[in-house]
Amino acid sequence: MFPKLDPILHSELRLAIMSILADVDSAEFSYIKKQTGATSGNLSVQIDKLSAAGYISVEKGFKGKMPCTTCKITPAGIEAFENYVTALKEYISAGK
Amino acid sequence: MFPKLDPILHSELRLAIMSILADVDSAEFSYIKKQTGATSGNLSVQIDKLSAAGYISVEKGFKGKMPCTTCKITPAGIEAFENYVTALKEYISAGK
DNA sequence: ATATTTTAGTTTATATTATAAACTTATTTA
DNA sequence: TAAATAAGTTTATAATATAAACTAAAATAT
Repeated sequence: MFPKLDPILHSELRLAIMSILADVDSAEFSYIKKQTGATSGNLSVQIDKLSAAGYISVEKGFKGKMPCTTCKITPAGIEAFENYVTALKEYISAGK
Repeated sequence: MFPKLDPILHSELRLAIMSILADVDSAEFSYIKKQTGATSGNLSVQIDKLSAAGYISVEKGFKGKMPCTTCKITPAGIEAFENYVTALKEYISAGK
């Protein structure tokens, strides 16, 4: 039987965000925006969802005088990401 | 940059259907239903979408006297599935 | 000095999607 | 022959993703 895929992670943009955050200590909103090519609005919404799920922590501060939002993956986020990858492999390991 | 994920395949149930069909010559509606645990309605809709995309072919016949729908992955479906898996790996290879 | 553009986002509206519930039609079985 | 099961389809609803519109402040140009 196919395992359930975490709906928070089974989303193109949220998965991209998590993928970025899994590789760095932390990343700024504008960096993630550039890397993913997402619009600000979409990114803002999806960051909120990941944050609400406890998968990332979000800190709103300033960089000089400009506002600057910094995101960081949490231990729960790392675990969820790993579980998602494991589950997904059940689906995509077919055909070979 | 993250590659675009084929929206037809980036769906839990449709991906499960494709995963099953990638491994067998063909499969009946009821077999897919049992393997995926999906409801008939949902399965019917998603099979239609995969069929409309040209990723599977659907044959409606009879098994004895009962109607029997048989699904088969197409070459285009195999290719799309492979491309999806390749694209997805860009996302999930992070964190290690 | 003030008008314009850019940065850094948030909120809201829309369009799409997934999903299940309700329905159809025929077939076994009691 | 009445009830239950099989094999789906259609339709309605709820959730989702996405972009458009908006806010507010800072940097830059006039």
